[in-house]
Amino acid sequence: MAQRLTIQDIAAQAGVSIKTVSRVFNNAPNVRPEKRDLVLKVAQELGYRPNISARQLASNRSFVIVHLSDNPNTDYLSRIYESMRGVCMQRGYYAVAEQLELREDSYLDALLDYLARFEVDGILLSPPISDDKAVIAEIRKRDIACALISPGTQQDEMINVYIDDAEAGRAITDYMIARGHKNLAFVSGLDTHTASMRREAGFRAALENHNLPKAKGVKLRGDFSMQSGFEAFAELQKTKPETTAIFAANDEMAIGIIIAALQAGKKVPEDLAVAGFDDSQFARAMWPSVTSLAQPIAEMVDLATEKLIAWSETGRSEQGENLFPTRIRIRHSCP
Amino acid sequence: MAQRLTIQDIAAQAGVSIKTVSRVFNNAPNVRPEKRDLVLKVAQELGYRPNISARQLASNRSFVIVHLSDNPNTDYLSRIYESMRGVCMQRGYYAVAEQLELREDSYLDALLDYLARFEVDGILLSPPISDDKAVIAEIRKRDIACALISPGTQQDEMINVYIDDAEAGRAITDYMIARGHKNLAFVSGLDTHTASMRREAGFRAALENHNLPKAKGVKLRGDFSMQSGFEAFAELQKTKPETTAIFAANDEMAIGIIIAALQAGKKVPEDLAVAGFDDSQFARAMWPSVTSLAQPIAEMVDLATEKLIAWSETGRSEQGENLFPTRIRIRHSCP
DNA sequence: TGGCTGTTTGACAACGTTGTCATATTTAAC
DNA sequence: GTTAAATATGACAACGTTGTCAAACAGCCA
Repeated sequence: MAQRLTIQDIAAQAGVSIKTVSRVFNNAPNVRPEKRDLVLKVAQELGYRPNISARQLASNRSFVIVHLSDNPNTDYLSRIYESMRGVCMQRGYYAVAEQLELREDSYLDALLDYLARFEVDGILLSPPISDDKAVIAEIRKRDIACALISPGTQQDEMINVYIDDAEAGRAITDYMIARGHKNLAFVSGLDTHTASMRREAGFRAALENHNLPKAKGVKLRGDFSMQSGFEAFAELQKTKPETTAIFAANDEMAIGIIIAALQAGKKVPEDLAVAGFDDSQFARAMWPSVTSLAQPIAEMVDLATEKLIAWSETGRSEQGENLFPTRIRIRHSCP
Repeated sequence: MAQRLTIQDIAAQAGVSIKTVSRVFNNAPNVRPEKRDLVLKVAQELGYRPNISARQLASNRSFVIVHLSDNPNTDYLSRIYESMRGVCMQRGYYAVAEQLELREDSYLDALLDYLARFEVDGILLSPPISDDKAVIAEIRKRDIACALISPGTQQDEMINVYIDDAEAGRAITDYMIARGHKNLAFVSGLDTHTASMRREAGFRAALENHNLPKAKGVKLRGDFSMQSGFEAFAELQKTKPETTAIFAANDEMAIGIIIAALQAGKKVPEDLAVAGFDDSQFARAMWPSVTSLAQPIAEMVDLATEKLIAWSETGRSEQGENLFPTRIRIRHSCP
């Protein structure tokens, strides 16, 4: 195998100084186009790759983007990490995933310790951390590039990518109503997740739009777990057995509801239609498969990561419209 | 915030040369204990952290451990990554996860490209990659530290961590037989996963031990997916409706079987007992929760990562007995 | 033409470690 | 005690980039 090539080799071969080669690889201004092309051509031919460690050391950058999460949903997290990794790989950045346990008192100390020990060029926050004031404040204080996925309140001068949860909730409820359902229920998630509240607002808005009295739309408290889906179904059987359609704030609860219904001898969707949120692997694999609202996570994270890298390289955050469209995936649980 | 400390500062403060400080931080031999302690104390007080980039550059190491996977099971992968990350964090290594799609023809090129572009100090392979001859050959050729999780055949001079799948399969089948079941079925996974075959061997061994005729133990082909669990149940209803207990090679299929049984109006476990393998989140969350075989993934990966790092630092792989014990988690689906 | 911009280029010193190798110091052996 | 061997220590040059700053060049105007 060939000896590792250095910038020297390329400079010599192209007949320019190493500094010029460096400029080309950093997209720095003030390089004559012919030279830029020549350098690129030579580098391509020889198969040169800049040495990350040397760049880190000399430029005092880390080329690390970290995804900070506190969410038990491995399906969701994997999809985020996967997208982030793709962009990072292409751009020559390291993609790292870290867990921050918000429920522990010391979570802020853990963050401070992490930031003291590791250098990072950009941070991606997913819910519920994307709503944590203290975490955001610390990041802002250090002036680190930061992107928020589905934050409850958008942060100025940070990158925000999100969907319209209220609109999505409205759309899926609309769909159920259009399918003839009149007695509906909404199962919420944890109230630390503002998205769940928005979905509920959409649910209520849909009821109003169709002139259904409030009593026709009942809300049950869940916590995003399958277990809370079981419980929600049980409670509903007691308090509102006439309900024919349930919209759960995530797929896991929707699946819990479906399983509980099957256990109780109900047919899904004939006796009870169920819709979830997230379009998770399991929702697709279930039987009946679960009608669910899909957010374009890959696109959201791709954009967030691109902007994060751009920000860390140019030193300035680029604002823009980062609202993403959602789609209802119609499946067997609510056809 | 304090200026970043360098090895210089510590050396000056402790009254030794920078080289001595370097030795201390690399656990190098030939440092007098008093000096070592002094340096450590000073470093501790001042809060010194070695600069990773500089170490990488000077020592030509990357401090990166990569987990290569090709497995759709995000629960399993997350658990592996989580453990690996913990050890890496503690040891000052980067934990990176990469996906290699074995079903694509170009997977080997993708690996070569990756290894050419990124420097890694150690590689962790999980099934089914831990059985891929070509991948293993390339890694061996480059003399990179490598650990295999549950390989079909153990590799000399590599780190192998594994459980006894046959024994585990035997144990869980034994348990079912002890609970009075006489008509049993085994649902296999993909035959690219040798572990599935071993579990089946254990299943058969248990039948023999209890003098149950072969006809009492039927095998069905699955592919680890929930869908194949549905299908297995349907087939079983047609061909062997007298079956009262099923052992599936993973939890996802077990869950598929349970859901299909519920749909068909059967009671689990009264009419049909089901056991899975992996002790996944979903198996625990299901209702009925799924009896499953738990492998100590965290311990396995912790050890593998520790040995990987030790290997990359000392230059030599440390052999040893890396067989881990399993446990049956008894839950509602097969009490 | 000369002078005054602005753009392009390169020499050289960082960056914070580790590797090499020569030198000092201790220990062990007689 | 002496001497040889083993152990500890440090000076200094890497490692492969980027930052700084000065020099060379090009374009423009009078």
